[in-house]
Amino acid sequence: MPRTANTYDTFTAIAEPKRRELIEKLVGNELSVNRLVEITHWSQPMVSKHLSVLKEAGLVSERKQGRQRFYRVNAQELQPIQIWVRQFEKHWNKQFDQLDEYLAALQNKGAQNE
Amino acid sequence: MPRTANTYDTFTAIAEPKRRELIEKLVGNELSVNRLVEITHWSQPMVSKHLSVLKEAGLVSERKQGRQRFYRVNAQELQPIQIWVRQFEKHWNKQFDQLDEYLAALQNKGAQNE
DNA sequence: TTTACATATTCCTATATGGGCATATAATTA
DNA sequence: TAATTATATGCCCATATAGGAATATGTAAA
Repeated sequence: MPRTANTYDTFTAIAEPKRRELIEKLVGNELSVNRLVEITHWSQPMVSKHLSVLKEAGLVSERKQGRQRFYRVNAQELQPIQIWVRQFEKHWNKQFDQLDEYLAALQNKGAQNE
Repeated sequence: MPRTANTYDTFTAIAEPKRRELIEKLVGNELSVNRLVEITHWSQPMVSKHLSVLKEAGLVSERKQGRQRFYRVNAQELQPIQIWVRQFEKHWNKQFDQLDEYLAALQNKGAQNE
């Protein structure tokens, strides 16, 4: 984003759909770049670049083996997101509860009119 | 982000720190724009613009009252994030478990050397 | 020591977008 | 109606960045 910090934090890193896709492919599977190219049908530089952003954000790590590089997800780096969102959980529950009450009220009204 | 969809989805909306801040101020509190300006010490257009992005993403709603507009958070719109991140929970737990095992092993080794 | 392979990087372009400033719009009050 | 208040919007600029093509780097194989 312009006029903002120029390093990738977790939130910006996962804002890009392709990067979320990479994370989904990589979780539990250590994969080489070429394997990711096969799976995604994206160009190799595109895969490498997105991986590099994810690496900068600490979301993935690499392991070199011969001429290949295997990437894996550092899942625990997603926890800050979880933690941030969790503080709003009670509020969306509240909203659903209110919706429930509202629907129940509607139901009652309907029953009265029958 | 360039060369990408030009509508704001939830993930991009919360990628911006200022917008997360607005959400935090607004959760549970319906606030007017001017109140947010006071609280944040940002310019009024800046507040309005970020609110407009949040509104476009469905994360906030407004209520008009006289010449004021009161904004509130639609917390349930954050649930997709929660759901997306949750699928990785078991993996970060796994990593911590492995760390635990590793530390336990270290501990044992230390004990043996004493 | 060439050649082939795997991956990263550089250069380029188009575009999205955050921030500042000025102004428009709309509602209220004098 | 004129002035004031509350908010949104338009314009401009600087910059970040996704994507594409070409190329560099590094490693293994022939």
